[in-house]
Amino acid sequence: MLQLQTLREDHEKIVVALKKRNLDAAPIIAKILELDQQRRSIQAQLDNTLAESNKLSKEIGMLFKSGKASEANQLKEKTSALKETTKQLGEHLNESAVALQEQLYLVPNIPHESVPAGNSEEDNEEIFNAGQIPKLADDALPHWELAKKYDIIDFELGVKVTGAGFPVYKGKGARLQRALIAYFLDKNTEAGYTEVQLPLMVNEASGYGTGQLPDKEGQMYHVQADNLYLIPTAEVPITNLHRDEMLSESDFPIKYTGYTPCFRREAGSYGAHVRGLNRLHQFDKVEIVRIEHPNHSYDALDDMVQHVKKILGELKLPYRILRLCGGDLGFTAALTYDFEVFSTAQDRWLEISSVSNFETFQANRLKLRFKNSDGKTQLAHTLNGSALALPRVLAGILENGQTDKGIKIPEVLIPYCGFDLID
RNA sequence: GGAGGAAUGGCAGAGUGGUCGAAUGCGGCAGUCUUGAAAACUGUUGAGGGUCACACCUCCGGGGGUUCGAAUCCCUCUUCCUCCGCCA
Repeated sequence: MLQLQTLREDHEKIVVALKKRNLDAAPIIAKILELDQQRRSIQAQLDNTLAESNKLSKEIGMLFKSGKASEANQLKEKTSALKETTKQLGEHLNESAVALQEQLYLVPNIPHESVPAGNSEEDNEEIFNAGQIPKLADDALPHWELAKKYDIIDFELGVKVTGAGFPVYKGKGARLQRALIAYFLDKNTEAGYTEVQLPLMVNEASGYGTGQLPDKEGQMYHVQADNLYLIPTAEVPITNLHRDEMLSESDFPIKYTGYTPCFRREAGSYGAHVRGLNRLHQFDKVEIVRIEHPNHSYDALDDMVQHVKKILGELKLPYRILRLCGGDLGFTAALTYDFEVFSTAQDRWLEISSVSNFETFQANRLKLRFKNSDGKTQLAHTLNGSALALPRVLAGILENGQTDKGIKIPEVLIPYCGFDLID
């Protein structure tokens, strides 16, 4: 959520910047400023009324103390009219504030200046490409065929137990998945991220804090009886660890990593692009999250990108990095780098990590602030990234590692797996 | 599940109807002293709204109520603590 103050001061610049998202924000911002004006005017009236009744109350108190009860009782009558006014103004103020809040929730984050213009993923800017795409044999199989051939992932069993998009990992498939989780967590903690284990369900306030609510309500599984949501990413519980906090500058940087399953309804997805591990309702992910001083958040973002590069380099997977264009940028992000691994057998790129700076967009909702060196309260910056999302990494390993003899495991994973070949 | 107790500023912790946005301590910031630092001393220091700046308004876990007036009384919800029961 953008700050009202920023909208008041820079609305013209913001409208220009949001054009990158192919959004004409002028009407909604005009509406917001109008509602803001309205709210302030009601607030001023209410404040004046309250000031008057506060004054009268004090006088009444004094009169009672000095024994002038009849004068006090006279004044009391004057306050009853004020009470009615206060009540009405309070209701108006509330309606006005709610209307304003609703509009504010509709405005996405302002794209960073480096974000390229564009409509769709076609317009994302490739900023890095890690070399050669391996040449596979003509009879190379996509990962879902490999999974079946070696009996390491069973999609049909998942359908029986739960439904489509909930695979069952078996044998070396399960072990490889566990190995990847442990390997990622080790790499992240080596890089200074504190490991956390988290609740897999969050309350409404947390959903609003990181921006999943109200914008993406339909994408989360909702446990109605308790009004809780299954997390779509560890970003939600991790970032909310610091909701409603006042930090000091010396607390920065704050760095966490956490492994969690992630749950996504993915309503409306179907077809070849969601086959196998490409898109699931439940998948595993290791996330990194940082809370940073605004002056350092873009250095932190670069640092996260370098970190993910290092991991992918060790896994020896063919990948590239994209800077997302305005049209593809998520609602809450100011700048996002996507990492994609090449699925050789499918002949397409699969997103395996998304690293973003949210600047103050989440912090504003989270009330995540710090005292700066001038002693002033300021919003912190939040960032997060996948390091990494498991299923597509697994797909990449299976497809790119297939040989006549079986699937070769990347060397760095062998100590974690206890085997070097799936056959 | 039953019975009690509690929730106050960055933190700890007073405050049981009016001059309380709130004592005190710690922490933070500024200064004195010092070559520098520490210690000591002095001052300052909650958040949000509002204003050109003041004024002013709101906030003592959340919501509702009583009252001219609520941190303080009542109802309700949430969370935490103690005891009993149950249980991985």
